[in-house]
Amino acid sequence: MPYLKRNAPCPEPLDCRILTAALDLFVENGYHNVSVHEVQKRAQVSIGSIYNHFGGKEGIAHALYEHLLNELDELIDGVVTTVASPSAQCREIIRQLFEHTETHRNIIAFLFHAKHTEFLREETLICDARPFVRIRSIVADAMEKGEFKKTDPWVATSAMFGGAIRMIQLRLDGLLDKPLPEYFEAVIEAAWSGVAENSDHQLETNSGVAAQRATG
Amino acid sequence: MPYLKRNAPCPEPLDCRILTAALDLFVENGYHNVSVHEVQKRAQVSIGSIYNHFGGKEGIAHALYEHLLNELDELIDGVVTTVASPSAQCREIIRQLFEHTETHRNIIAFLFHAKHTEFLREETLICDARPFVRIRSIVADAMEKGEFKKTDPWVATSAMFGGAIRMIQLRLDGLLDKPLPEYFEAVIEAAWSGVAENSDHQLETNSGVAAQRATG
DNA sequence: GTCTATATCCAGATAGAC
DNA sequence: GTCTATCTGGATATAGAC
Repeated sequence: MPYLKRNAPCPEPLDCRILTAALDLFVENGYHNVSVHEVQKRAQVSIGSIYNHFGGKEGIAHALYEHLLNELDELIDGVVTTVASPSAQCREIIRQLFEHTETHRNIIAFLFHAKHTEFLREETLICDARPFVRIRSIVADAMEKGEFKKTDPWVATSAMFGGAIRMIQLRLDGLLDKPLPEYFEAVIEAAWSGVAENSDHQLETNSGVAAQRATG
Repeated sequence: MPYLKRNAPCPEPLDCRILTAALDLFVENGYHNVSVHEVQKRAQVSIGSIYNHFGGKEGIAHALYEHLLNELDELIDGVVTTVASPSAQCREIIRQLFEHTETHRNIIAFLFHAKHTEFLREETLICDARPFVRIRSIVADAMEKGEFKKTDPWVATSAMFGGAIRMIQLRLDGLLDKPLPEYFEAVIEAAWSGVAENSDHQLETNSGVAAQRATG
């Protein structure tokens, strides 16, 4: 299964087949337009197995959602531990999201493009999920440290990430011809101007970023 | 029916009841979680009438989509004719969207929050719909006139509107306590810094805006 | 044009053999 | 644990009276 990272191999190959098939179908057709039978067919698994493993269609969606949120959380972990300054962390998170949009399209589409509340009613809103809370705290950190100018945290986070998320959606919708990384510098520059403490101060490309880019 | 503007009264009161009921239900529960019977019940209309008028559930969604896109287009018309400079037009569009998010919540939610391709398969992608194309052309205009710095049009549009759209979504999801207009100036300031030609140049509040605000 | 009652279909879920 | 065959509910859509 093409998860965000490869360091956590799928525990059960059968679960894995089911989840990958479901992810692809959900993204292609939308959750409600996919039947359990289609998942079963594409995953080459019997319908009984699906109910044994996940308890039904919603169970699949739930497992998928949990899993991918975890992966996203680990991505942020990686950035936070390898990059020092909060503002550079923001930059690196966007860079990796852009990259993943090209390499693991459906994962990003499922996380950023789907309306999860329409099929996971009691699930916490994705904006309240852990990765997104952490991103907000990184932005708050950047404001405290004087890297971002002090303003409403919601406004700052939206200013820093709103443009990038918009670009991701446009790319997923097929409106951008070039791969996202080619827009990266321009997107960062615009976002940065909106949040930086003094507009002359350039966003430093943290050395940790360069190191990770070389090894990754 | 609480359309964006009141100057175009609903032609058929019965159609109107059906569409309003459908809009509310679609936004509250999601298109796929709403049955025709529920619409029928809330609109106080028989099922037969719904099929006579709209030909079914998808017909309702289609009519709704067309209608609300038109209203949005008229909103942009209003801005373009009353506000002179493209950059001030951007500002005013965002201001009005923020306002409408408070006063006509479900309309904005349906337009900005729903995944229309999941139930209107052959409909053009919303980013390709007329209002959004026009917004991009306004941004392009601003770049030509030297109000915005020249960069990729997609990046510029995302930078200008991405943060605002993000804020709208956060508000719709109930994460912002205060009404959107209270965040307006901060949102505009951040977006503006990202796209403006020279960062010192302040976005002028066009006189046309003030006039319209007084009369509207 | 509008309504009620009904038909048809298909999705999600289960039962029970293996 | 895995499979096939089956059940059931509820949705869309229609038929036909008024």
